[in-house]
Formats: sequence, C-alpha cells, structure tokens
Amino acid sequence: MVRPAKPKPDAVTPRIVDAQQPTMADVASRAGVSKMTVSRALRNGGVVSRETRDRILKATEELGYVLDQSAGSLSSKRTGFVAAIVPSINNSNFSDTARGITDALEGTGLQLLLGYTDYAVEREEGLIESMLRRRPEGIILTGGSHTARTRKMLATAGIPVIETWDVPAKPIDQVVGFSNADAMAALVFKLAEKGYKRFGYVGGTTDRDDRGSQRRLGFQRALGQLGLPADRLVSFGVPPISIEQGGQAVVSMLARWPDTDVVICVSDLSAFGALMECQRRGMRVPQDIAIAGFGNYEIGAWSYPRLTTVDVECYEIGRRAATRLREAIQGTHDKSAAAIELTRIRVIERESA
Amino acid sequence: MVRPAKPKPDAVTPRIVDAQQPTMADVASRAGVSKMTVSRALRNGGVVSRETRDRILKATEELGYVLDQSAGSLSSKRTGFVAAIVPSINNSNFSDTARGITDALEGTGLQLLLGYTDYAVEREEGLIESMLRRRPEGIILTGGSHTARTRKMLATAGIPVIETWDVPAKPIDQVVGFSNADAMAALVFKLAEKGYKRFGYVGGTTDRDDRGSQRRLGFQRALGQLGLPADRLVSFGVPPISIEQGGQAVVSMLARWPDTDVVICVSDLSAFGALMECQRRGMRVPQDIAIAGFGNYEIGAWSYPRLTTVDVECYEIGRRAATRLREAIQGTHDKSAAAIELTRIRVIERESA
DNA sequence: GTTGCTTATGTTATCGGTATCACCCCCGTC
DNA sequence: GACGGGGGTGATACCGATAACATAAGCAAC
Repeated sequence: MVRPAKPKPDAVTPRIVDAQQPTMADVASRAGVSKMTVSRALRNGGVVSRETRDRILKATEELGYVLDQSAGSLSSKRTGFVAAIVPSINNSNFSDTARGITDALEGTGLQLLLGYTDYAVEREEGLIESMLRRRPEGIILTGGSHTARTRKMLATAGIPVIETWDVPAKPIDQVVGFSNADAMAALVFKLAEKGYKRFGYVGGTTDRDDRGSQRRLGFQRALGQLGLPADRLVSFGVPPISIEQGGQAVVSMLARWPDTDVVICVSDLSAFGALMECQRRGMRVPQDIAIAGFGNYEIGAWSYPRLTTVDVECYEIGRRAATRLREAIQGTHDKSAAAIELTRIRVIERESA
Repeated sequence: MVRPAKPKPDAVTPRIVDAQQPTMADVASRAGVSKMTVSRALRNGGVVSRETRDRILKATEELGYVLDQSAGSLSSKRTGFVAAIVPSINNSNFSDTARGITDALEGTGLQLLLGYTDYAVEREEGLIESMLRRRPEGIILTGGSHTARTRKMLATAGIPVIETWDVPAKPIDQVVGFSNADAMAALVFKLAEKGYKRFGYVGGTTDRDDRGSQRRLGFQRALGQLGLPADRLVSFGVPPISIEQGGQAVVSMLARWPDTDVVICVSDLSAFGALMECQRRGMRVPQDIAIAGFGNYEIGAWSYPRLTTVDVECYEIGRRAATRLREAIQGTHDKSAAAIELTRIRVIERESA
C-alpha cells in the first residue's frame, strides 16, 4: 500500500489509516478561491485570469491533486468513456483494431473501455451490461450477432453503436466492416485463376465465430460458381484457431485428401502452422502443396515462404469506427453519410500459393 | 444513433430528442418502493424480501434499466476500477499478461482500465494521470522506471501498486516479476554449455525499453563471466523490435561478423525474423547459424525449426499481479508475505540453437 | 453619470446513486 | 404484557464535481 509522503508517525493500531485524498475543495481553499474557479482552471476552455490560474495550478501540484472524473461526469452527464468489445485481445488482427480505436481517440478526451469475449457470444451480453454501467458515450462491437437483451440494452442506452468487422444483415446503427464471405471468395477466385483446382479449407467449428463461418461460406460459394467441388473441409475445434491447430488440420486434410493442391486457412495463424508443419514433414510449399491464409498478419509477411493472404485493414477498421463514433458523440456526424462504411479488402499474392 | 423503441413521433425539429435513460427512481416508482430498496435489490448482499426483489427485477427488466456505477461509486467511494499499463497491446507477451489480469479479476466486480505506452516512457505519466482521474482502486505497471511526478501521484492516490515484468531497485510497493538480466544470462550459459563461442546480440536502442536493456546487460555479463567476448551487438532502432527488424539485424550481424555461431535476439519475434531471413538466404539453422529468442511466443513453438528461447510466464505475471492487487484492495492481503514475488524463468531448448 | 458589455468569480442546486440511521412489524422469550 | 431482536423498508444526508445563474469590477460609449 502506498502511503502519502508523511504518514501519521504515531499510528498505534496496525489498521491502515490512509490520509484522505485531496479534493477540489482542498485545492480551492489552498489557492484562496472557490471550487468552481478551480474546476474552470483545471479544464481547458474555462475563463480564469492568468494569476488565479497559476495560483490554482501551483496548489494542485503541491497537493498532488488529480481531477475526479467520476464525480464530474455525474454532474456533466459526460463520462468520457467509449466501450469496445473484440473477440480476443491476443489476436493481432483484433489488437490492431483496438490500437486503431485508441489512436483515433487520442486527444479527444475519450477513454477506451476494452473488453473481449474469447469468441463466446454468450459473454457479450454480460460484458456489454457491465460496460453500460459505466455509461459510455458510444460503443464499438465486433460482428452483428447479438442477443435480444443486448439489443434492448443498447437501444435503452441511446448511444451510438458501431458494428465492425462484418456487414450485419440487420445493423443496429452504423457499420464499419467488410464482407468476410466476399473477401474469402476473392481469394478463391484469384487462386483458381492461378490454376489451382482441388481446394481444401481449414477453419474452426462454425457456431462460435461469425467471421469464420462467413469465410467458409464464401469459400463454398466461390467454388460453386467456379464449378469446382468444395467438400474438402477440415474443422478444428472451437476458436481461436491458432498456429498449432493449423498444423494438425493440414495433416488431417492430406491424410483424407492427399491430392489437395491448395489449402486455405481461416486465418494466417493457422496457415502459418500448416506451412511449418508441411516443412517439418519435408513437403515443399507451394510445389507440393500451396497454402493461403487470411488477415495479413505480420507473421505471414515475413515467413519463408511468405503467405498469400487477404488484407482487411484491421487498424483502419478501428480507426474509422472510432472516428465515426467520435463524430456521432460530438454531433459533428454527417447524417447524410452512409451508415455503412465498407473497408477495403485486398488479396495479397505471395510465394505460398 | 440508437433510439428508444418508441421515439417521439411528432419531433418537428431535426434536433435529436433522446428520451431520458431510466434511473433508479424510475424503477423504484414502477415497483412501488423507495430508491433505497431498489439499490439493495440490485446489489447482492442487500436484504430485501423475496416478493419485493422479484417486483423490482421485473421493473428493471421492463425499463431496460442498467445500474449507473459512476453515480454509485461516488457515494460508496469504491469505483471498481483497476488500472494496468503495458508497453504494447500488440505484443503477445504483454497481451498475455493483460489476459492474466482480466482473468484474475473475473467475478470480483473489478473492471480493468487498460493503457499502453508504445514503449514511450514519457507517455506513462500522462496515461497514469488520466487513469487516476477514474480513481482506480489499484494499479499494475510494467517495469520500474517512473518519473518523479508519477511517483508522487501514485503516493497521493494511496492505492496499491504492483510493478511487473522486472525487479526494480526501488519498488514503489509490490512487485511481481523477474530479472531480465538473469533470464538472459541463463540462456547464454545454456548455449555456452552446448559449445557456442561466438555470440551475437540483436536488440533495440536501449533507452526506451528497460527490459530490452536489462537483457542486453545480462548477455554481456554472462559472456564476461565465461571469458567470452560480448562485442557483437546489433541495435535496430526504437522498440518494438519486431519480425522485420530481426531479419535486417541478422543480415547486418553476418555482414560484420561472418563467423558468428549463435545470434540471440531480444525477443522471439525478432528471432523469428532472423530465422526466416536466414532460410531465405539459403542458410541452415542451426547448422550454419544458430538463433535463440526470448519470451516463448507461440510463433517460436511452431516454427520450423522451433526456437530456443526463455519462457517467462507472461500470463502468470498478470494473473498473480492481479490476484495480489485484489487481495490488497480487499484487505485480505497477507502483510507478512514478501512484497516482491519472483516469477519463474525457464530456458527452453529447441532446435534453433 | 448612466448604461451596457465583457471578464472574472462566487452561490446554489443538482447529477444518481449509497451510507446511515430510524422505524415498523412480527415473533419468541421471560 | 414488556422486552429484545432481527427482517424489511424508508427518509435524509451526503459523495465531489459541474451547470446555470448571479454578481462584481472594469471599461467604453453616449
């Protein structure tokens, strides 16, 4: 426990006797002004004379006073919080989005409350409720699947909502995302163009991860359009499907369908696992088997061989979502602008496929 | 902007006329009780009769009411916030720590305020100040370098502080960490044991990353003790030193000291970059050059060859730090326990070195 | 001098909960 | 029947800031 610089020297009982933290009133009396003047001096925009402000800042510094925003927001009805919920914080795609959000919020006085569901949709509702208790001024969600109660809570909260990383059929409010199915289909078309015929797909079980199942759908749809079979599907447990599962999956794939010529993975992480596992087994990529991923993770840009993938501008998604949210909160939001903003997807051809 | 289910139909002006969010008083009048009884019913531990509670919960549900914790914490003087600051959220070592913190906080009613400095020590002070405005009940920091003003603010706040990922010479309060120098030295000793003699080191410039410079120090110290030269040092810009820099660095290293037989990198990310770059250039690892990393990232456990590294239990650091913090906050903290908790470090030998 | 405006500051009420204490009722016990 | 105690509920006073309005001083214009 940290103590103030000068703890009571004669504390007899072992009980902790914390000195009270200074409040605005303490600063006010020390500077010889009223609380209100202190409040004005400590926020930018308040009119306070030069000398008074200096005196107040000096007192603030001496007391080590830090504004209490919980108290302030009660009265001003502005908490300065923005909530964001992502599936995972350990997945660099989503942490890039989180970084984009934070960066866009920088300097706006808005602070991020970040939560993650670990791909458990049922956790979203509880997470949102606990965040709404903090009265955020806006909220950014990943995906468009929400429980009825979640939708009701968000409606009651009356705050702007941005759904990201997807294009929900029934958006709550604004959207910044892309079609995972289309993005995956674009990858399939590109690979078909290069001559691949026997496509395999590696992903997680579909019920927990919307984006994953959309990608699988896009895979199947594209192959259907090309008149190619889309039955080589390997499912590997619940998300997150990471490096290790990718390795295991490609082994199953090749055991069952040895003549597969290209394996597409739900993300670069599993693609990387597949790539390394193939090398470990003495197979050459892409000569013996081609591999492609999704998401343009840093790992795939520097692996050997480098991974063919789809870039989905994770950072941009976060930055734009937060920018839109900020505009909606500040009321500078252009109402005529489309409520749905599509982000760019781009197939990146590299050596692995 | 989300609207309540039934917006005013006759809103003439285009101005947004948000219906007021329900408050506890609304719930109270709907349930025919006082605010106080609602407050008791909505928090666990309050004594309320079965029927009254049911009536209140029903009213809460119907109104879509969500407790306002900002208001509550003002009166109860417990915000339920815990702050944590890490260098980067995109580095899986630190996001593992963040996950450990969140997991340990789960079910305690404590909510995490997460911030990151991007390895800019000067950002820590500002970040801490903005977090202290939310009156967290405790705070977790990475490392032990803090400005004088930061130390003063923390002392004034009077909250428990846990420094992690390091063992500071002058701890503020409690510590959950390890010696980065010792951990790196252990790796060097292990590699020397295996017969390596000409060691190279790849890291970032030292002034922004305490842990990085400690590792370099440990590298130099260990080689000194072994009577081996420790002059093959390649610095590559400001942290974060990631995959790409690792590749560039190993090239510089080999250009300058072609007979280097093992390269140790400040983290597994740069080690991975080095590994892939070597392969790209047709060098075999570890036959032509051995490579080792630090941090036991997932990437190194599945690369081909797999990376020799040092495991530092990132998740555990977070979990234990948060557990200690919780105990200190709840007062169940065992005062006789050491204020410094060392976490385990473990050299993991794999194929790359 | 009076009016009117601007700048600087203070006063008061209030934000939405919770702490605290008071109160009532019902029951068992002596 | 008086008393004590516990369960259940309400009234009131805050918590620490800010909104909104009031006020005072200073100055320019007439």
